[in-house]
Amino acid sequence: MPGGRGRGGGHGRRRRGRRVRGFLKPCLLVSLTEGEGHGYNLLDRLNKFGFDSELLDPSLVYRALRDMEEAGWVMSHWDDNSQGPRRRVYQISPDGEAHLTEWVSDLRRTRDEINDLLHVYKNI
Amino acid sequence: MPGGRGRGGGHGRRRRGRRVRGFLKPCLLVSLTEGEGHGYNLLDRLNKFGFDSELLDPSLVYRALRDMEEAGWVMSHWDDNSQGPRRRVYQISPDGEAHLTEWVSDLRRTRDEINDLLHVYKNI
DNA sequence: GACATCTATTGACATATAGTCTATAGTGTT
DNA sequence: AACACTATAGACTATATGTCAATAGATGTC
Repeated sequence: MPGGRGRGGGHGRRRRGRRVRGFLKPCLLVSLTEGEGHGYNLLDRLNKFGFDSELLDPSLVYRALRDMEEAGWVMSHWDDNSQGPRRRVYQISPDGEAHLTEWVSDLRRTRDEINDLLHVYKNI
Repeated sequence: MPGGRGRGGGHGRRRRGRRVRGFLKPCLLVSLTEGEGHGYNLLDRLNKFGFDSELLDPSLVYRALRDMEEAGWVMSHWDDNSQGPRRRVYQISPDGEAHLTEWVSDLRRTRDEINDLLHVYKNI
C-alpha cells in the first residue's frame, strides 16, 4: 500500500463542509505571493492557514493549482534541477494578484457575515 | 411569467461560491430559535444574516428546511388557519439546538481561519 | 538487485452542496 | 377571467470537494 506521508490507509476523517467554498485557492495564492513553489512544497506551507498537511490529500492541491493555471492566475514550469522526480514550479501571475485582491475583500465580507450570525446567536 | 417578488425572469446573479458551505442552515436554525416560522416568512428573516431575500431563491430555503426535518433538527406542522395557501410551520427541535451549538463553534473556527489568511495577506 | 519508502504529479470516480427553472395551488384584486 | 401574490415542491444542472488508485524517479537497506 504505497503513498507516503502517513496517508495511504483508510481514515483521514477531516471535518466536512463547514468551510469556505474554494478556500484552498486563495490560500495557495497567498502562499505563492510569498514565493514560488511546487505542489508538495505548497502542501506543507498550507499549515499556516489552518490546514493539516498530514490529512489534506495532495491531489486537492494539485488540482487547485491546475485549475488556477487554466484560469491564468498562476504560471508553471518544470524544474529538472532538483533531486527526486521533477517538479512543476508555480508562480503567481499579475492576473492572479488582481484576482486575489478581490478574493480577499470577498473573504472579509464572508467573515463579517459569520460574525453577524455569531452575534445574533449570542444574544438569544 | 408567474412567480412573485421580483424573481421570475432570468437574472438573480448572486455572487457565487466564496461563501461558507451550508451557511443557510445554521442561519435558519438561529432564526427558528427566535421563534417558529414558515418558509416564506423565514426567507425574509434571512436578511439579518446578509442574504438578500429578493435574490435568494425560495426553493433553497424550502429544501434546507426539508433536509433539516429529515435530520431531526426541526419539526413541522401544517397551519390551515392562515389566509392564502396553507403553510408548513417549522420549529427547532432539541436535537437542532444541540447541533446548532456545535455548528456555531465550527463557524467560529472558520471565521478564525479566514482571519488567519487575511492577516498573512496584509503582512506581505 | 530486489524491495520498500519517500517525493511528486495526475486522473478517474463518487458525493455533497448549491443554483436555476418549472410546476402546482390557494387567495385577493380589477 | 386575467393577473399578482403567497406558498411549497420537485427536477435538472453545475460546481466543489473528497477518496482512491496509477505512475514514476530517487534513495536507502537487506
